[in-house]
Amino acid sequence: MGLRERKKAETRAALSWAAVRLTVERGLDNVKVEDIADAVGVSPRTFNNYFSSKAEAIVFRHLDRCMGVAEALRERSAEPLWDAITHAVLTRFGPDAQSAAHPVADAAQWTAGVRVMVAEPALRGEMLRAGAIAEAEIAAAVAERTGGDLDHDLYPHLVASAVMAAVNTAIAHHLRTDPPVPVDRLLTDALAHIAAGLSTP
Amino acid sequence: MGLRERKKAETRAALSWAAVRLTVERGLDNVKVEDIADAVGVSPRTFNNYFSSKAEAIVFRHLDRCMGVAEALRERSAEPLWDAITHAVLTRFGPDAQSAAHPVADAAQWTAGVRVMVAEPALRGEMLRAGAIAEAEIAAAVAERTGGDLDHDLYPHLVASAVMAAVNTAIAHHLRTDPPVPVDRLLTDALAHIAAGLSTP
DNA sequence: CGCAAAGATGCGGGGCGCGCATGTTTCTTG
DNA sequence: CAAGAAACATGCGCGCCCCGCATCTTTGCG
Repeated sequence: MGLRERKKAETRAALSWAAVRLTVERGLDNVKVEDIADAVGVSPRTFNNYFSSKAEAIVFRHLDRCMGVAEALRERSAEPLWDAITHAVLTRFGPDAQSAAHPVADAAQWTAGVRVMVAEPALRGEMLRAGAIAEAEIAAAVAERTGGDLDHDLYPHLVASAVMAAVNTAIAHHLRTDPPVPVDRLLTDALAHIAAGLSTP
Repeated sequence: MGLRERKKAETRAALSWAAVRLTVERGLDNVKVEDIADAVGVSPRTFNNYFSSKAEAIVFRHLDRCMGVAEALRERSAEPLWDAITHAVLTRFGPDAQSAAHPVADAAQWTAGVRVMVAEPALRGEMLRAGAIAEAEIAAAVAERTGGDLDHDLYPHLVASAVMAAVNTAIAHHLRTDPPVPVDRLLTDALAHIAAGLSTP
């Protein structure tokens, strides 16, 4: 990767992070595109060269992690399918992967802000869309394993969307509970239920 | 329901239908809010009294059907859970439920337009959000049956999101295939797989 | 009938997303 | 290494969208 692409990736990540931070701190509609651009030191016009909307910028990190699941899945072609899926999800959504990058001062206040943020209607839609985009990749990765055909078989798509459903549900439950239930346990449980069948509670 | 509420529901339905029809015919960004309002005979400002965005208007019918699944589920408390779920989904997303209301002249051209419409990024997010809203209702309906607790149990939420995942996947596959596979068969298959477990393709 | 509540409309403003033209930095090639 | 090509950053301006507010009209009720 040349200098060009690296700088671009850095700017994109910086914009996304600034968008998230400001939104968590002030709330979505108290953050203007201009604010995000200023925080990174770029022109407002440039912001829209990287992201086609505020929501897309905020959700970028989530999209990245979802795509990472597909990537991790391809790297684990030796294990049985659902072991690989569980492991892939945990590496990207596990507790350590979350706060690795940017530490925050007041953890409680941060979580409260995150709760407000993910409740925002516009962002919910965008988050789900990010999951749907990654779903296509995951379905492709599953099809590679099982030898299925993406155009004719339902199974790969069904697995992908069920996995994302489990992830979304686990995260939602994690954010809903207070004190929070460990997210890795929720993810493992949810995926196990999906794999084994939901007919038996 | 008084005259007032009926008229309001009619206007809302008319706005939503006009939004869908125009979008299918011309494409999303060739339809202005003014066009939709004009088609119904209402002021543009009034449009935004009913829907807070163009996307929300277009997706309204989808939201309605998704909520209907929860409703149908509550009415079938006698059957086993997954029989009731399958039946509830089929009554709302089955082939007859689709074209019942507004007949269309050129079916092929219509389907082509629908394919373009559902590919629209902004609408995909809004559609998924509608499913997520209904998910809460479905989870509540499931919890009523199984005696689960929405705040502490993962199971009702997991069932709800897995059901919506199955529905979305089935519809997506229905729109992807040409000639189209019957949607009721896809729905039944997808739900059966979810209920029985995905570990065994 | 007459009044209170709810809805419809007009107006205006703050943003937002993007096309276009222009200047600037990075990559490639002779 | 110089110079052109390609990619990127920025400024400007437009059209549209969504909403708050004030006003007018319709509906429901006693």
